[in-house]
Amino acid sequence: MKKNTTIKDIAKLAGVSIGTVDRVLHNRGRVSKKALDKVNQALKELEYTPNPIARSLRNNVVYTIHILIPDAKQDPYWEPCMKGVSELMDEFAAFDLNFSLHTFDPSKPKSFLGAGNKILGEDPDALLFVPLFGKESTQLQKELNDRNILSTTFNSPVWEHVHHHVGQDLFLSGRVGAKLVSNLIDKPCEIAIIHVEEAYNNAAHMQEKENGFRSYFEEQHTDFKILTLILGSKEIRNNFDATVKKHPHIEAYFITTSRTYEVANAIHKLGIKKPVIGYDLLPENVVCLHNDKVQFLIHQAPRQQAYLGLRSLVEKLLFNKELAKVELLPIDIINSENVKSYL
Amino acid sequence: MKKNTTIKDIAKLAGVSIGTVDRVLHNRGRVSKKALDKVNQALKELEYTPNPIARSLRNNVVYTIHILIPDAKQDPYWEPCMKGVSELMDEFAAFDLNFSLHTFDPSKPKSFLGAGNKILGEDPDALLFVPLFGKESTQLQKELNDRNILSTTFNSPVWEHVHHHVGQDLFLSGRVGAKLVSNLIDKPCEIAIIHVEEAYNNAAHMQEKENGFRSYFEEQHTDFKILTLILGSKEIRNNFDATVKKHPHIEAYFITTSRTYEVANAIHKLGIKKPVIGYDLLPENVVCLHNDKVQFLIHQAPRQQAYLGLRSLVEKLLFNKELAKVELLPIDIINSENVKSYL
DNA sequence: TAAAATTATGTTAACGTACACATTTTTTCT
DNA sequence: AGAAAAAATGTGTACGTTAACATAATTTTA
Repeated sequence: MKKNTTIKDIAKLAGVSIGTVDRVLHNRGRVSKKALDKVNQALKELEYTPNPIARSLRNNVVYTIHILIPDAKQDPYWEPCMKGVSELMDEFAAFDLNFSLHTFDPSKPKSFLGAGNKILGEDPDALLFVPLFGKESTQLQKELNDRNILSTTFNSPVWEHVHHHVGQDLFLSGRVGAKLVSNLIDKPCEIAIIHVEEAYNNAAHMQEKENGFRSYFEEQHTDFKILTLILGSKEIRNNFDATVKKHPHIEAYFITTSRTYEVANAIHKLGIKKPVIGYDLLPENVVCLHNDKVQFLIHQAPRQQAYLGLRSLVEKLLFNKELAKVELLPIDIINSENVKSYL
Repeated sequence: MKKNTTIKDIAKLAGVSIGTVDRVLHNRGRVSKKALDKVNQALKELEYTPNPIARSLRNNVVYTIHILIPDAKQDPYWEPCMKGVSELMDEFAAFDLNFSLHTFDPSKPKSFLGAGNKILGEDPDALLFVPLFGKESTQLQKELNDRNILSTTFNSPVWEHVHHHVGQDLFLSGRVGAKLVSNLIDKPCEIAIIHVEEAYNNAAHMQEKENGFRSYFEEQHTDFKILTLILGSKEIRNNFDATVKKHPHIEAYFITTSRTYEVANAIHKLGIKKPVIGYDLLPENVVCLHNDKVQFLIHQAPRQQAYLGLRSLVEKLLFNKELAKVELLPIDIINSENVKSYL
């Protein structure tokens, strides 16, 4: 029933003007010690919290927020990110926000750096980006930090200079995959981790997953043999029987990227029926789930990552909400049944 | 860079005063046809959207929001809901919102109805509640609708009179359980669905899950035998061997409630090692996950359900955000590894 | 046709915050 | 002491929306 206290209430209780209260609140000086004490006392007594709505109306500024993500045309994994971004834009359409969307070629670090520099040139208030390339991303992040530009990264692993990051624990993600595999096989046996090599290599990403995967089986103290294979897309499509011949005892496959369907289809074509576990809800992967060519997918929630990252930035700018350094999303396990509830 | 257009801009372009523009916007009459046309023209031309911040500052009202959920002391399942509720309260602490939390005894419909009536007597702006009891909930919901009180239900199944609901597709949830079971057994075999009978019986809940579960296996066209057992907590703890003796060929257990750990512990005590799949991340269940007494849990996300339900209400009141009739949350599959990322 | 009634339109104050500016009080210096 | 400088405090306005109120224009009525 009671309205929150305002700076007016504070002023009255402290016996000063709202101007003085305001100076205390933003400690911009020009306040006598006596007044300061009285105001602080009143502030404590009435448990004042500023009204974020009034504040943001007053501070009415047009913020410019840039978004830098890989081009979905070159890797459909990024499509949901676009969706997450536009979802957020719609949600905040009524605010004075200026969004500017940039994409880069995920196979070309230079493309990333070029877009990054262009954005810096436009004096942004905030930037959401995917730090796909270690060196270039560090460089960009440093510059952002130096120039005090708000930033959030997502999807790729966190590193030291990061200001705010939304993502998943990839090591744990690998362990989740391992546990799922262990549910589907008779132990001990031979298991393959397949890194699908792309035009670009998100090596840290894959490596973390592999480490997690291996750590799980090491803890089991049973005699598993875990192979790591690095294969190109073409190799998988046209020449997978060579791999199978070379390693005839593989009992399960763990694919560390969204290219899961390529492996699943390749082994299916060879008439092999072994568990396949992989990543991401690409339409091709979902089809494999329904065909039982893939038993489980691990969902990296790219839409949510982009949405939440952007949302954090917006709420920081508009309402001065605090940013946690790292926001870790849950690691979702998907099968043919619950997939529907995630789309 | 450009600020959103304001009602002032519209007024200038239309050659009228802001008062007239406002009257047009809220069509409260007293506007000549000529002025109306000019304003509508300007409105379209400048793509006006009202500034929600200014609006809610102006409309500055203290809203009273009530929350009615089962007492967590009597069923720990509801603990996360409390957490979700207080999380939201913190988040919106700076707004003029008055939250009022009520609990009821989940074994006593009268307790629900009593609390409901008390809330109605306090003339609330909105109510979030768990419609645990069909008849009583319908009655409450009708009254809310008649009196035009904003309301959201969560957790229990949706029914016709509902205004806004947050929950999961329980039929699908049963299917998810079935699929997980099918990954862990050699078919065909005998499977038990166990409904743990409580002081109260959320029958519709359990039945939906059972239906989903059975529908999956029916589609498989293989000879599964699916038993349905309704057992009391005490029966499970002290007398489970009788059940096992009666049904010696059960190869997997699907438990439809958060009491999963009771069954898991009971069969473990009897030295049986068969797959157990159940519901909810109660600490006892999580322990079972780590002990491998339970292979998978299905997460009903009570914290998120409460949080999202309440958030929808708050955003409707404060910012006039639209409410979808039903919000279905994803059905999360939990194993010993990813559980950490959900807590 | 002039007064009264009706309808259309404009003006202004408020929501709570923030800050520029004006005013008052205190301190410093000659 | 008295002027000047510095410090402290108060006042007013704007952010965009809303609605009560005031005023102006038009229509109705006697």
